[in-house]
Amino acid sequence: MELNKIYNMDCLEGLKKLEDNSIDLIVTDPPYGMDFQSNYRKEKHIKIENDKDLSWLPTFLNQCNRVLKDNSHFYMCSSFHNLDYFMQEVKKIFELKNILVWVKNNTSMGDLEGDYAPQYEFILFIQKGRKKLNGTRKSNVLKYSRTGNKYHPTEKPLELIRFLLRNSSSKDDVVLDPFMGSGTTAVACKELDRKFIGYELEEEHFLTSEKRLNKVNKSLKIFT
Amino acid sequence: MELNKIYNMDCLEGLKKLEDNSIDLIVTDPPYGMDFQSNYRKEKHIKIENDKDLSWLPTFLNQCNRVLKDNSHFYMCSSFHNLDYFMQEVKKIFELKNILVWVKNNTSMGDLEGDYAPQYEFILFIQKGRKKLNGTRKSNVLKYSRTGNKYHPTEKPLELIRFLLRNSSSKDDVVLDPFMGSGTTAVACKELDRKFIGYELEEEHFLTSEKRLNKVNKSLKIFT
DNA sequence: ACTACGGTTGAATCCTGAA
DNA sequence: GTTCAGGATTCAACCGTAG
Repeated sequence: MELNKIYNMDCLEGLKKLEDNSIDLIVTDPPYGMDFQSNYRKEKHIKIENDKDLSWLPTFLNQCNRVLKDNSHFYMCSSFHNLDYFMQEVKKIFELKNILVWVKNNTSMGDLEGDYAPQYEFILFIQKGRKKLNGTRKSNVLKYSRTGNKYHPTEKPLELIRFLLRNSSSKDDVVLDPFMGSGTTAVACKELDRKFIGYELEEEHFLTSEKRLNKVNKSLKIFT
Repeated sequence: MELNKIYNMDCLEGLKKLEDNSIDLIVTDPPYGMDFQSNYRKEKHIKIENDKDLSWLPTFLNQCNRVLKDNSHFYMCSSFHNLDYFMQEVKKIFELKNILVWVKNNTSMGDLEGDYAPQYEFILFIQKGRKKLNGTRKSNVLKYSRTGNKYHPTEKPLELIRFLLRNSSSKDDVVLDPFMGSGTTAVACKELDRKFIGYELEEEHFLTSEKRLNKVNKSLKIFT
């Protein structure tokens, strides 16, 4: 498949078409299996279909393992709700090296009287073989504001994705994001001169990602 | 069993002697199942026996459920290493309401080149029935510095334990800590006028906890 | 029993208009 | 153009009630 392109298709189909040991790094933000749709922005975004279903996960992880090169990293976001299942399936195939905590600037809604307010998300830091991190040692607690434009209901900050790319890849490396969403990973790759490939099933988000990528073309790529 | 006392015994033995529905809140820091001992700690503290063994967990949780009153909270610390197992066993019996992240002021050791530096620990926030938290809404990210005095290798800050006690218990409530360690939970209870009961198998830690409790006697209990 | 829907905290950040 | 104050907005939910 062609590099530096996002395909409007299911990632399980797309993964099949990639060659063994062809990917340097995976960074992805899959559906968390929560059946989520926030009430106040109901009109803004389409609902994620079948989000409660996590049956895709084992097949997905096996494909990720196949396409990843030896001695590489793999970042996968998760909330705490199904973290136990995510961890167990990952541990069957990979080494679960760490769980990073992305601390947001503000809290979410939820149970207002009987629970603590959600202010973080997890990022599973997964290793195939053995690879060192670039640069100096960093904490596993990452603070990034949920700032900027809202292309996608669960969009991650560009700065956070750039941080992960810098730590675990080099110039011209091939980065895969099977759940591309609004294309944040692709944009960050373009900014940092990484090659990328990715899939997004929803046409609305797929079209958004193409628009965002075109904007990077025109910019100065100040982050290289 | 007598209240406001720590017993030098195995907690599985101790739990059996407690009556059904007699405890208002459980706050505890069990062995994480990592079989870890740093060189620094090796000189100062005894090794915890059978730390890799987590077979005690299901029985432990069943006993906790039995002794807890309806509509009560239960906090249990965990690292990420066996978090999946902790979560799954908890979910079989209780509602796993949230996972709190205790962010420390500094990072720990570990893999210096191939991993992010550990800077947090998890606290499973568990509910039996339905109970509201005291006071206004708080984040699930808790920032507390590690304590100055080191009575125990995995000692939690007094301030952190007081925070949990204030949120989930009231004056004269009975608080259980089955893994009392150096007695931090007992000390916090005494300061905040909660009743406590707890167990600690290691005689060295048990004796430390008695000394710490006597010191609180003499102090002014400024935190009530 | 189930489903659908309305209502809601508090704090960081963003926006807007005035000084 | 710049700063600042104050109002508006936003947030990978979950409870309770109505139907």
